[in-house]
Amino acid sequence: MNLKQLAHMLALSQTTVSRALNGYPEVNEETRRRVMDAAKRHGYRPNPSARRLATGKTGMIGYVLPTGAAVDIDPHFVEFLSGLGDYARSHELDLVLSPADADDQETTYRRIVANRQVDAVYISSPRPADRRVALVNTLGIPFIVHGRSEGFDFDYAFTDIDNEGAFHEAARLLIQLGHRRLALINGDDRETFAIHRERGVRRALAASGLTLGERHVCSVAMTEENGYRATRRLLEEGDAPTAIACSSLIMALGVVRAVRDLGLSIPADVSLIAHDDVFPWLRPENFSVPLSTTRSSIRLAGARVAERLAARISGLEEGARGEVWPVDLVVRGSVAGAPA
Amino acid sequence: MNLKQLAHMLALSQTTVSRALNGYPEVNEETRRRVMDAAKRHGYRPNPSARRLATGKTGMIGYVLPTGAAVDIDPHFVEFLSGLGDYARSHELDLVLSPADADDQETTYRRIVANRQVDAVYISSPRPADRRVALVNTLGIPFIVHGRSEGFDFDYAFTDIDNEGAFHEAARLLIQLGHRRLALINGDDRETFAIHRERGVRRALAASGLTLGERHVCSVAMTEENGYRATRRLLEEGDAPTAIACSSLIMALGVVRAVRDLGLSIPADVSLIAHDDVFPWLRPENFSVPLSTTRSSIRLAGARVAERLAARISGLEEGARGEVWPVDLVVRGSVAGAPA
DNA sequence: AGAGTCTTCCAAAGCGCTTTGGCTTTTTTG
DNA sequence: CAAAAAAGCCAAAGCGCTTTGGAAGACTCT
Repeated sequence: MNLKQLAHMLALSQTTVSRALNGYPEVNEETRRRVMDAAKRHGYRPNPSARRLATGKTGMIGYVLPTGAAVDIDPHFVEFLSGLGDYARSHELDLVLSPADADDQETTYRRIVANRQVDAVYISSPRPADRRVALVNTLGIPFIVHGRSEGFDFDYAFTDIDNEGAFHEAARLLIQLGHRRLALINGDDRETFAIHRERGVRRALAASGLTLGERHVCSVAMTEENGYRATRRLLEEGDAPTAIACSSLIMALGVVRAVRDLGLSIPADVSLIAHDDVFPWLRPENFSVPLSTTRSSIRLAGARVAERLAARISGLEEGARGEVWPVDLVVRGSVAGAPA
Repeated sequence: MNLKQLAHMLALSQTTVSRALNGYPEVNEETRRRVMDAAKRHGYRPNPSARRLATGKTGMIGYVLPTGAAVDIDPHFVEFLSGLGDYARSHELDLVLSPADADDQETTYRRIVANRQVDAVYISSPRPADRRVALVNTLGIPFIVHGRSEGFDFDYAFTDIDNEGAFHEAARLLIQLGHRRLALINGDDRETFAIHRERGVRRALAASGLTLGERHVCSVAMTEENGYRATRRLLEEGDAPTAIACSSLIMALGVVRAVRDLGLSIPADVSLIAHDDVFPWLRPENFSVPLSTTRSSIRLAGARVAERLAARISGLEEGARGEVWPVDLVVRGSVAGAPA
């Protein structure tokens, strides 16, 4: 059932039917009702390909998915997706994932924009001066960055959490508890979030005249194993830290295991605070010692990004507004005063 | 730059240019070369909307993403996606995720098929007599099921792992080690994979004249917390099992924690085997006691599903061939003879 | 009543591609 | 060498929708 048939069936022109369906004013209310009615009764659904060809709108938002045999998609992604999907559903938006070589995402961005495959895109895990952001900005497609880039001569729209503030608070708490040697087990420090977190820790330390030892900060892929290794290294060397801030709950699993393997305990020997993106399947309160966390739901962020993308597509949101969400510091059993 | 312009520029008809580009035989090789050349030089890229309108082909594969505030996307999904995306990239396929109310995915499948939004779809986490499979089968779009459904009067194409065999082997090993009371901490038993796993365990037990106690099997969402709770319950009641088979590494984290909380140890008091989908961020050999697993890379499955979808789209694969992959049983420290 | 204004609808022209059905040339064949 | 076949190209008809530019009729106003 296409427009033509429907129009013929109603003894109306395609024009009128199309307008009636799309809510244009120049059509009699009575007629509109008839059209709407017939459309519903016959299950008419406009062909999106045709509509797209005519209007250029696709009803889809795009994401370039870095892939490759050695590339692991972040497990956070799925939570983000939950939120994004949940919002997108309510607005009849689909999400198209365009796989790309992790080292050359620009080509794919170019393609999906040139092809008009999507109405908007989002970018995640940005780095400082991220080329994707610069590219997409010049390409002129609506976009939102989840996270922040830095060092551009233009502004852009983003939704980020206050990573620096969160880790500043976390470190400040540890310092107040008497800790003097902190360590940071961070994610990939080429990404902005990790840089911000490190900055937060350093700022807190500096405020008390302390510093983050060179060997007390490490930047690794956020796996359990890396958390373990980093912790072993930190605690087995001289000058071992008495408190650790850790960028993910998954790494924290490794931290806990390492501490235990060394015959130490949390929080008696080592205090631990980790960042919690709020996974349904792994909760900080369920760690053997309930974990103190900086908490921010990545799922909510997904929903928010979708909301803003939808708003931009329909022209309701404009400009380069960035928003930074505060992060909760949730104190649980894994922190205590520094050992004597 | 569109076809018309390109054709005009080459002093050829659109027909010829289109044919030259799409590899049709009725065009002079010399001409083809000229066309190809000019197309590349001017960066001509056919407009996918137009092509789609004309051919009906979209170059996209579809997946209906169950969403909802209370719906958690399985963390396995992201690994599957890694594999799928990796293959899709090499074949210039995009993946479109259509979010749907988790309780009504059929409507969305109908939509994406009716709209010709995708060339093929895949279905994951199927249940017995899964309505999505039945629907998609009648809709006539190429599809692959990741996992298996059951109880249809038609055959369909699927890629699944031998869940029953895997858990049969696991249980058999435990029995050979002298265990008599096994427990199974399973995933959602409305899904086929869970049913098959339970069947595997029961079959192994039956072969030795044993049974799976009613209270020794539980079916829960695969979270750490649920693994913990299930284990507490199992071990605190009378008739506690001496060995546990567990459907996921994430739940196994909870199992380990529960065992430790109860002052017991693995494998001295409880043997444990879990299923490992091969996450890069959580590896069984890194558990405090290295975990015995039934192992099958879900990422490989994703790549395989993509491969088969691509083959079906281009007509290279037909028929309802199902394939079942064997599963490795990897024995590590978490199993031992039954306690006396 | 005639001129101007709305209201309501329509025919037709795209959007950019593929594909059908021919129409010339050139090559092969008996 | 004429007839048949093959090769190479093209004009034009879709695909199904939106949108432009009217046009007919109903209504208002002087």
